[in-house]
Amino acid sequence: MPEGHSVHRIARQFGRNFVGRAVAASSPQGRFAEGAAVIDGRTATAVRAVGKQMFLEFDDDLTLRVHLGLYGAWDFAGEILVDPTIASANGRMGQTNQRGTDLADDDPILDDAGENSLTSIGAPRRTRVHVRMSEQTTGLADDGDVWPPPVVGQVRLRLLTESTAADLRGPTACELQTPDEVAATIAKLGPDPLVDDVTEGEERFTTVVRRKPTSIGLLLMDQSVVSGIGNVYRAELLFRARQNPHTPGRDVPEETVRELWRDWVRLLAIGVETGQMMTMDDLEPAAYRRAMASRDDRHWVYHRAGLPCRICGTEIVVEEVATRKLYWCPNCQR
DNA sequence: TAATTATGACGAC
DNA sequence: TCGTCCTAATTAC
Repeated sequence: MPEGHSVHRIARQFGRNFVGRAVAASSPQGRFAEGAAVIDGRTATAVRAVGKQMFLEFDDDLTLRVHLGLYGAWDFAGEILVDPTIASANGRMGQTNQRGTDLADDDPILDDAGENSLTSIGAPRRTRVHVRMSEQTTGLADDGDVWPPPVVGQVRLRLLTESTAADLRGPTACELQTPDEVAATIAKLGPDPLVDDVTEGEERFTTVVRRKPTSIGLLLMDQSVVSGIGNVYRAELLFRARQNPHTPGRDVPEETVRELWRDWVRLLAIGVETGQMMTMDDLEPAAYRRAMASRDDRHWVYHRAGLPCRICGTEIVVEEVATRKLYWCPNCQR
């Protein structure tokens, strides 16, 4: 899934293309038919992301809560106004471009073939994103231009404005909430650097971590401790801090705990801006370009089991911890 | 064509 | 700790 940065990017896309507009909603797959019927015809009024969850608000205090889980995704199609705070418009928001190796492009791949963007001063950039043709299509040349675009696969929820489509598939959570329920959901979450004051966030995070016997590796993945970190950022943050993942939270030096939070603040901002999980930003420029050029070469430790540590050459190890893969360098991270 | 994999989280024991 | 849920792409056979 999309770790926190992608969810913030998706929320910004909704802010730019759906908030303030009437929305038609449907559940092509049928599994959210009731909810879609309730949303249908309402105007989107606001959107926010907290950690890995997005809250899209409609008229009359109706909120759609979406959590993409491990492989959920939003597909945008049609005319898309690009949020100026993110790097580019993308057809696919949320799910990675899975290539089976190292997955640095968590964000969405823009369909270059269908893109037709223009930029003018002071005006929003408009990008036309064509829907991929389904494999069953007959090959008619204009299939990609029909509106609304044909449904492909298991679409739990389709949201449509006059000109923009957003298809949701594979979410772990997709439900309607009242304001109280939204508040309760958010109250359970740890600080998110893009929602909470970063100084307060640092205090909350540090206080909680320094009280727990749980390993720091597990604590970073615990959304009630800190919001938005997933398996990739967890591994990379710990490496960057040269911190052993198995150390109990309360035994991690306070300065290291604070460093982890500040580094998350930094990486999240970069991730939201670029749409990529850039965790080697501190590399020298030449080496950095080389690393980014290769799909398999973009992280310090994530997905690098058996490969030599970039710093010391020791083999990166992978362990199964709480059903998730934990990658780390046993030499650098003592 | 089937098995495997994935950036997640929950509930039951 | 285990099973469960959600989907699609890639890899193995």
